[in-house]
Amino acid sequence: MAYNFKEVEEKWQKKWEDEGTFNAKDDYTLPKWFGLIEFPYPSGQGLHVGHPRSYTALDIIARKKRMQGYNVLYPIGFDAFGLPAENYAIKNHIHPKITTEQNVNHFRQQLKSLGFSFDWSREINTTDPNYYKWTQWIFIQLYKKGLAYKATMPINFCTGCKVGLANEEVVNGVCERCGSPVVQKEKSQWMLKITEYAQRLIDDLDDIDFLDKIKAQQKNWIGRSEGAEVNFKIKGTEDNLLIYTTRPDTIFGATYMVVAPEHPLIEKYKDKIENLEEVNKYKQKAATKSDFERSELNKEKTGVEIKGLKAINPVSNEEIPIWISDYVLITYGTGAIMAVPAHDERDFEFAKKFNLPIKQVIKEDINDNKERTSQEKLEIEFNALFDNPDGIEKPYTDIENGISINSGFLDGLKTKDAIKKIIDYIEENKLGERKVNYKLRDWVFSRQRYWGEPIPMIYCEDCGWVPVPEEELPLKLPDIEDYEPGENGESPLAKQTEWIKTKCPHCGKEARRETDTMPQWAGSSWYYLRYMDPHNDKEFASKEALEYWSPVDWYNGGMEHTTLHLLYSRFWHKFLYDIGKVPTKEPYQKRTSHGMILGGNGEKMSKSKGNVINPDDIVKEFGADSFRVYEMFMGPFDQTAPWSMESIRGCSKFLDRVWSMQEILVDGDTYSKEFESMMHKAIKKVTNDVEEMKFNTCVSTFMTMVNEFTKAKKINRAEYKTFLQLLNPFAPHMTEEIWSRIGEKTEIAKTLWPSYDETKTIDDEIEIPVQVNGKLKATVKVAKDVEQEEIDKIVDENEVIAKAIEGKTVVKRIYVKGKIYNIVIK
RNA sequence: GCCGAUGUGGCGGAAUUGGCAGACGCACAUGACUCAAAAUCAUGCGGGAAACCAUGUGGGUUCGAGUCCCACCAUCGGUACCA
Repeated sequence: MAYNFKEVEEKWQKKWEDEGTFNAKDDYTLPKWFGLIEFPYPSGQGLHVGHPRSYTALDIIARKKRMQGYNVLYPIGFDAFGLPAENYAIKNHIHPKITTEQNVNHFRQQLKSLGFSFDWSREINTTDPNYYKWTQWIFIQLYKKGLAYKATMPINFCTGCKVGLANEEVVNGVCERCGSPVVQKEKSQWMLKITEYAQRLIDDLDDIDFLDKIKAQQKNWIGRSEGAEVNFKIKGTEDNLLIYTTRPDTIFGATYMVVAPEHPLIEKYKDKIENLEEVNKYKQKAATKSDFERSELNKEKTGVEIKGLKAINPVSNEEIPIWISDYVLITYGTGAIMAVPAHDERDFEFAKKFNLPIKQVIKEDINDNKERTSQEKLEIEFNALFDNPDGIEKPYTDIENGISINSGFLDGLKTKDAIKKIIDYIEENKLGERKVNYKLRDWVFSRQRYWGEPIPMIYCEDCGWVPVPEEELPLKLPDIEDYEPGENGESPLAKQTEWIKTKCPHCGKEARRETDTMPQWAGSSWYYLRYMDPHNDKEFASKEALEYWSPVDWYNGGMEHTTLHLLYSRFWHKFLYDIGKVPTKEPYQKRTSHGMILGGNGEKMSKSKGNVINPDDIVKEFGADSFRVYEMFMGPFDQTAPWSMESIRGCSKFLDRVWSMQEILVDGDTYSKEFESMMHKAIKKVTNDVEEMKFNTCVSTFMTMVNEFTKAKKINRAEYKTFLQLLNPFAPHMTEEIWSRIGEKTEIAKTLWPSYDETKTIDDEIEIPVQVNGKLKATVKVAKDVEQEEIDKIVDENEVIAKAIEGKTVVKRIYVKGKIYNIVIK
């Protein structure tokens, strides 16, 4: 009676589908649990073995939650707008709608073959007009609140995709998607003001349960820094040069200023600049460089002094030169800095190269609490004696242990206090103000592409930009045949003259439609909300559904989406919260991440390396259950793991042994004495480990149990039933089949999750390791609640121990109840 | 450089969070079954003859350290003239 996985898996999958076994209930009185995985982009390659790692993990949790009595929402959909479909269309002249549909069908069939307990009745697709109607609607709300605006600005332009990219999509100066170089290009783009939410995106992380590394990465990306903006007078004018610094305490050490090449100062004072030609030449050179070239490999500092212009240090009144250099970025802060070479590495490098003065204004505090050897103290004293900044070998940048010197009224203050005092001084004297800056940039939201949501905006010569009236949504993407980007990187839609022509909703005059489309991140920024009420045609979801299902209880996905999708959707959600459309501040209560699956050779799977594993092949050869169990067993869920064909065979073998246990089944309504504590321990372990995503140890627990039962050549009914219930979320098909074969009427998925009794997880008789001076010498068997006196006697009777302590003095005996016994001898 | 991980047998990895290091699986070896092979089952499997030695390296704390502390090294991921 060998196990026929093909037959069994098809049988149960059909039943689940016909009966909608896993559909969420609309009963809002039940306790709910909303588990979410990142919906896939339906690529032509089909499902990758990486997808099921995440899907199986949450499927296991979802199945367990159902058995624990929750009303579970575990939905699926397709994020189907995007470049690959469009590029394929350009090449093969097949409409992306067609390929997308084919791919979705393929994906759906693949996902079903893996037995995921998705609620298929709620399947969504971002390219469905009934879906993107609401994506467009959200955009219009953003526009109405001033959070969407059109701006002409240098954008990242991918030379391959011929499309503008968000900062997040540029990796090492090349396009994240196609690898082509990215250049700067001036283009009028729709922008979303994510920067307005920067602080809240940081602060609210405190209230949610994201992995620490995800929080850290988001905070890094947002890049908050505290400091001050300070005005430096430009000599001989009424004008000021406004700079941003995080170290205003070093202001007495500012020996020169630097402005970015694009800084307006140069244009404004071109008449005063003595070496304008030289300066302009430098500007031009900087302009032709891409961001990548500018930051490439810590290149040498370059720059030119702006002769004829001088700045006045507002606290010391010293006159200092102004330089132009591309190490200062126009996009951050004010595009200008005060340079303090003694206490900033970049300024130091620049000053060294151009022989600019270096003035030390911070020294290391040797009276702090830091432990130092006398040698180190001497060195510090010695260095201090030589107050010879030119001899400084490297700038002192430590913010914790510094003390101000040569800084007038700041002298003697610790860096932190000095910062406070100088900012107060700056503000009192109206020289500038406290200022927080973020690295986060606004989100470039326009794509000059076809296969995306049309941006629902109309341009009228008289009224400017006007949104498409909401009752006209969805603004459908027209069917076209020519997907090639237009002239100058215009959207293919720019060629659809009929579609473009429209009337201004405001004044009725002839007007034209926006031809750019939204980025792929748009549809995925709110999709979890649609799952709550996917067929609603009045709202994106009803208030009741939102109240009941929000927030997503557990969201699992890849680390690569931490600074893109995850940040964008938190931003949209917060906006929807602000306009009263969603009930929670945050979309996702908990976020975890899965590790990547590598090829058998330990390298990233890729076609060119020929190490790609196709899930279909695995399912065909071993079945979905083996595939699922293996993916959970292969290693810690959050870490990368190489694929191994040998190991999956081992998992398949394990399942065969589970199947074979039917042959050693004996009667019994309660656990046998022999296995009682093992059963309770196992229930406890699996119940807890699933919650902590330690799936690999769950599987090894199952294997150990099978070993025990097989060795005993028997398993009673009560034990088998519990075992099958625990295993069910991992191997749903086989466990259902055995369940019905042993005569159970209700499906296992509809049974109650087993419970355990804490007192029964402890054995009556335990083995205590006995150490001498911390080294293991023997083990003794004792009753679980044995007292010290008693165990002392038992240990003394042990021959090995007696030999080990023979002739030595026993200093101490340590017994940690139930754990260990240690004798300290001299 | 900065931020975040990780480092344990031939391999993937366990270790109740300070208490028997190597669970479980793979690979391998031997045996049973078989004419034979595969499958299956059984046994063994860090090093060392042993005392002992072993969790990236070197120190430390502790009765006791893979786990805690200090200083390094290596690998991976993120990020980078962000003032």
